[in-house]
Amino acid sequence: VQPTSTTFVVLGMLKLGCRTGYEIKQLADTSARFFWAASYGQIYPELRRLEEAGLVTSEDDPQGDRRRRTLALTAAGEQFLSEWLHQPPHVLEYRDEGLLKLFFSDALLASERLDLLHAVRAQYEELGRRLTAIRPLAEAKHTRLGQEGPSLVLEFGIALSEWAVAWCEEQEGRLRGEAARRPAAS
Amino acid sequence: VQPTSTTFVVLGMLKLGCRTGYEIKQLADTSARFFWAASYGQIYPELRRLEEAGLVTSEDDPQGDRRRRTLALTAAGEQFLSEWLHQPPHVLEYRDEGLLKLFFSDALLASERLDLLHAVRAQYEELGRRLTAIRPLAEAKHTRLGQEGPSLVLEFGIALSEWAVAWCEEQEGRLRGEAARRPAAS
DNA sequence: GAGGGCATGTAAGACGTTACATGATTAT
DNA sequence: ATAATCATGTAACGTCTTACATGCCCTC
Repeated sequence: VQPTSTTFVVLGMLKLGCRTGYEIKQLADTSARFFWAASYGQIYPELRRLEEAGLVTSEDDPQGDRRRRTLALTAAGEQFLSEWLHQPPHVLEYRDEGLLKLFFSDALLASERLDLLHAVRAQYEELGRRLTAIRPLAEAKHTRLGQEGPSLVLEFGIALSEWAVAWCEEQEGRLRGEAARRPAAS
Repeated sequence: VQPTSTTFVVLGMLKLGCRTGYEIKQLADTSARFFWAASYGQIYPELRRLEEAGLVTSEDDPQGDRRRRTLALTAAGEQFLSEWLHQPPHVLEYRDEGLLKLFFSDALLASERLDLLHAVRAQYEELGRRLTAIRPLAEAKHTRLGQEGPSLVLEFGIALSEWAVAWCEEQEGRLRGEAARRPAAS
C-alpha cells in the first residue's frame, strides 16, 4: 500500500479507540487539528482504501435504523502503523499569513506594523485558548486511559502559542521603544 | 481579481525589488519558505494572471540572447498589496509529522518515545541551522536597504526553532526521569 | 416538531508539487 | 568542455477543502 498523508492519522485514530469515520473526524478536529488536519473527503475514501489493502476491517453495525460501520485495525494495520512510528518524521510545514504580512510590512507605517504584530499575537492567543479549552479532556484521557501522547502534543501546542504571544509582546515593546526614540517615523 | 494564496507573495516580492519570476522563487526559497512556500508552477501562471488584471506589468528584457521578462508593480498592484496588508491575517496552519507520531506514541516503548522526541528535536535543530545560515544576508538587507520585515520574520523563525528544541530537551529530561523512577516501563 | 448531533458519503474545484523541456550565460 | 546558474514555462499528478445529499436519533 502506498501511504498518503491521511493513512496514518486514520490508523492512529483507530488505534486510539475510534470506531467510526465520524469519530475519527471528531477526534482529529478536537485534538490533532492544529498540527495535522483531516476532512471527511479524505477520511472516508482512505478507510475504503485501507480496507481493500487489508489494514482495516469494517462491519455493518446499525444503531436502530441508523446505519453505522464499525472499524477496527487488523494485525497488518497495527504492523503498518508501528513501522511508520519507528521511522524518523520528515514533514514539517508551516503556513502563517501573519508572518507573510510581517515579512512585507516595510510597506506599512511604523504604527501599522505595530497593529499587525498585535493581530498576529491575537491569532496565537486564540490558538492558545482553543487548545487550553480541550486540556481537561486530554488530561482525563491521560489519567484514565493512560494516553500520554495526545496530552504531550497538546502541551506542546499550548506552550508554543504562549511562546509566540510572548515573542510578539517583546517585539511590540521594542518597536514602540524605537518609535519613541524617533517619533518622526510613526 | 480573486486573489489566491500566491497572489500576495508575488506582489510582495516585487515590492521588495524582485524583477523576474526566477528572482521571486529564489527569494521565496531562501527567506519565506519556512512559513509560506511557493513553486514555479504557482508563480509563473500567477504572474500572467496578475498582468491580465493590471496589477503587474512585464517587459521583454533579454540579456544577450537569453530571454527575460522584467516585472514591475502597477499603481493598482501597490494598492492591492497595501489593502491586503491592512487586513488582519487569518491563515495559520501547521503540519508536523513529528507531532503526529508523538500523538500516537503510546504504541511505542518509553525508550522509543524518547528516540522520537530526539528526532523531533533534530528537525527543529535543522530548521534553526537553515535559518541561521541566511541571517547575515537578512541583516545586510536590513541595514543597507532598510528592510526590517524579512529580518523580523527570520528572527521569529530562529527563536521558534530554539524554543522547540528547548521544549524537546525538557520533555526528554522529564521522560528519562520517569523511566528511572519506574525502570520496568522502558 | 424543530434543531442539533450522529453517521456516511460524493463531486467539483482549488491548491500545490514534481518533473520535465528548453536554452543561454558564467565560472571552473 | 562541463557544470552551475539564470531564466521561463507547462503538464501531470496528487492533495485537500467545501459544499452538498441523505437520513436517523435525541432533546427541548
